[in-house]
Amino acid sequence: MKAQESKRQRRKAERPAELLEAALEVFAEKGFAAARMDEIAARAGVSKGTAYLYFESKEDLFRALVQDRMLLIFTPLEQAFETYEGSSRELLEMLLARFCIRVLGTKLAALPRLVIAEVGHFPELAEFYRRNVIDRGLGFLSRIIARGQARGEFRPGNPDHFARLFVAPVLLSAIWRACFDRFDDEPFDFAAFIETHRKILLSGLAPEPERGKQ
Amino acid sequence: MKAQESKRQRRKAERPAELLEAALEVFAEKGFAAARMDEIAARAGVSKGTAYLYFESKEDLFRALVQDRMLLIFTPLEQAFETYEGSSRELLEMLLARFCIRVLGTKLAALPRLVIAEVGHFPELAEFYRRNVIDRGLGFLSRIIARGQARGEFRPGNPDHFARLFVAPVLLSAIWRACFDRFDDEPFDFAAFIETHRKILLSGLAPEPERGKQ
Amino acid sequence: MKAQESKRQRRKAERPAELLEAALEVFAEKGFAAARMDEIAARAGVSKGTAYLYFESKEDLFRALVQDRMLLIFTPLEQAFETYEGSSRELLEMLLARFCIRVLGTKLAALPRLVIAEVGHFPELAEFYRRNVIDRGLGFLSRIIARGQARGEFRPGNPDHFARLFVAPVLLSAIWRACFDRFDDEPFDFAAFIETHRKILLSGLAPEPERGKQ
Amino acid sequence: MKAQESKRQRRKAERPAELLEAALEVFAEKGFAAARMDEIAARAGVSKGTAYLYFESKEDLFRALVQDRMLLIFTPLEQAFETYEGSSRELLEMLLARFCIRVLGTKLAALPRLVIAEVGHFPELAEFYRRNVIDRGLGFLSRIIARGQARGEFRPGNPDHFARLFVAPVLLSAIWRACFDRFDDEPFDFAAFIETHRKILLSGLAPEPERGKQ
DNA sequence: AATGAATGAGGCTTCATTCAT
DNA sequence: CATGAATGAAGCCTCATTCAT
Repeated sequence: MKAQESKRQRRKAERPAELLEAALEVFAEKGFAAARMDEIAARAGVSKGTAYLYFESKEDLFRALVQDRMLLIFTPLEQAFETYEGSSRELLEMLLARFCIRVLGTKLAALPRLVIAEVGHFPELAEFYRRNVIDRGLGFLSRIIARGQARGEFRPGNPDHFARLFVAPVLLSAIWRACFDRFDDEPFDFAAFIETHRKILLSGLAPEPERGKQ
Repeated sequence: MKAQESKRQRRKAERPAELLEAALEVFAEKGFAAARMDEIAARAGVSKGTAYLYFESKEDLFRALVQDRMLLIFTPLEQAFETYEGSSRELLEMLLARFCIRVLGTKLAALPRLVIAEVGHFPELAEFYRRNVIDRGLGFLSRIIARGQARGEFRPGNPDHFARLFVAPVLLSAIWRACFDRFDDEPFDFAAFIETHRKILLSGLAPEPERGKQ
Repeated sequence: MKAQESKRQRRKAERPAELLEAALEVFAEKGFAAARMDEIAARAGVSKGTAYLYFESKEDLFRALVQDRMLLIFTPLEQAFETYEGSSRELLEMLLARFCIRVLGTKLAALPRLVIAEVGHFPELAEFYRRNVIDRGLGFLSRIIARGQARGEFRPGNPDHFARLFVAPVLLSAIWRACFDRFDDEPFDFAAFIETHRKILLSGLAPEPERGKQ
Repeated sequence: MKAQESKRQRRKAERPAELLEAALEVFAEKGFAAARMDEIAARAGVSKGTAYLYFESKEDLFRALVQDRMLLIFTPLEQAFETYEGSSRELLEMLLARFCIRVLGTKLAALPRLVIAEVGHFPELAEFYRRNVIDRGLGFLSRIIARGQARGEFRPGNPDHFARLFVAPVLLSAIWRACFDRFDDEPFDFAAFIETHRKILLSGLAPEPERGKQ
């Protein structure tokens, strides 16, 4: 009987994560409004009613999903590079590599599109995303770039703009994966594209005397 | 009697455009599923039933909107530069300027987000967009870049990748405008950002001996 | 100008009949609820608005149609045989022949089905039909049969029942034509069927000593 | 717990039949187009949404109703007389009696009118009815009549025509009940009418030497 | 804790009817 | 007289949410 109970307990503990996982799938495929609770519950292997035991509403489920996954991405990134002491250029290169692995290669690539799509429907969520993800991420990158400028690694200019230039091709890739990859026989080669991005951007960011060394 | 008739006729002739304009507004604010025909019709100054005199369904209205606006953007661009004979670098600079004026400064900036948001619900629309907008646009840019490479203006590399790097910050800007600008007191300065983009990208694209002249 | 006016007048005078004709067609094909005023008007060669100049509503049009056509059938029949003096058997035979020509061979064959279909929707119309068409027709037939019984031409029995037996196969034929004929390559041979009906019924109605002489 | 579950299960098992019963009532009263799902559901004691758990659409409900009821009528009839060995005349008499009890006396009498009324709106349904009900029924009767002719019980003639003559007064009765009975204080005496029909038809069908023995 | 049958508000769409021209 | 653009009430259907079991 204990075994059964603990099995139940384990099930109970896993339910929210299983539902979030299923929700990510379905939201990614259908968008918020078109996603049906029936299908999310079914993919999580439970009945519709059960989903409501863990999340108050479809909106609640959506919010929980976004917050959960976004923290999942940022926290380790920030922590890992908090104490970094090498060159800023290499820091950016490592971040780019990380991004490709942690986001573009997974279902998470669907999240930006999802948030973008539902801004109108979830202003509070958009604000949360703006504050906790974008501002946080761009701020993080800006500090790295400012550090590089101070060290003479990068040309002068608005660090926030540079940060956005750094992010833009990654965003484009995520959107491409989520939206348009399906129409090609072989998927777009993100790694090669991001590698090109790395070369061009770092070349463009280099201070005048050092340009051309990529 | 002619004046009377023509007044009616004029209304009739203007209805579709008025409805498309209203649809762009509402779709941009709410997304497809959450947009209500009632509201679209109301903003166009007509009743719900009238909208159905001009468009068979909400889907039809959506399709017409995307097609109409996309043709509006691309056709003049392609025609204007068909016979261009100056430097490729200047061509890209002019395109960038055009983009900012014709897209970022208008409600059209909402369209990319709109399409991105509704891919799941309208696979056919996504494919239409992929073929007629993205492939067309990227192909256009790729040809310009290849031309520049042949003339020794740009460094070697995959023109399609370069084209995407060219577009990415513009896309990010459009999304920013549509999604996150609302949370700031003063709007993001797209012109300055795109100007930074221009400098960095063209610097990064330059062949080795010429780098550093932006 | 007179010519034009009189032409107009002629048009005006013909409009109601043209609309009734079109209405018969469309109602016959679609039933009442599914018939659209648009289509009726179009088949009459006028616009929807014009139809409302002549009939207050779709219901009104329907009522006018039924009354008009029913009177068209019965009045000449009753008048023609008011002064008849021959045998009752021959009278029935002539009626049968008339029915086939005036009803089964024309679009009028659709009317019974039409009325039957819309009883629930138009109780008053059903009552009108009951009193003015059915009771009138069955009464007419009953009087003929009673006359025949008095003359020793027919066996005794409830004349109303005999009248209904007389009508039933005609009704069945009209319904068949309106509903099921479309599924056969060659149409059902009503003439032969009604001829069989004539033989069997008159044989069955004959008084005992005379049976078997058909 | 079993008792509880079985109670629910029993409800669920009974729902379709309850809905079909309610649908028969409402369709019979209003016709297809004018019947509202709200009312059908209400008469079945459930909400509109619940009806859609069991039937995909109003059309589906209508189809299910017709199929269900028609099978209910025909199957036992055919089976009961599969192994019959008595006289064909008695067989027809028994069929007539059955018809009156199983159809004319019940709500089923509304079905023929229903189908007739909706042919235009449901061509596929009409074809289904034509093949599975009419052809089946007339074929059944034709075989009986041909058997009687082979045994010398009936006069020669097209068995299909005879079958239709057999059915016509029954159809008339069903239509009468569904449409016009409501306007009389006391209902039409179907039993007497069908009894008259029996006498007259069998008398008319008899071969010459035997006529007059009804 | 889990289920899934039931609900009913909400939105798209149709079409009889009106009325300005 | 005639038109046809415009209306808006009405009805089918969906699906998030509830609750008895």
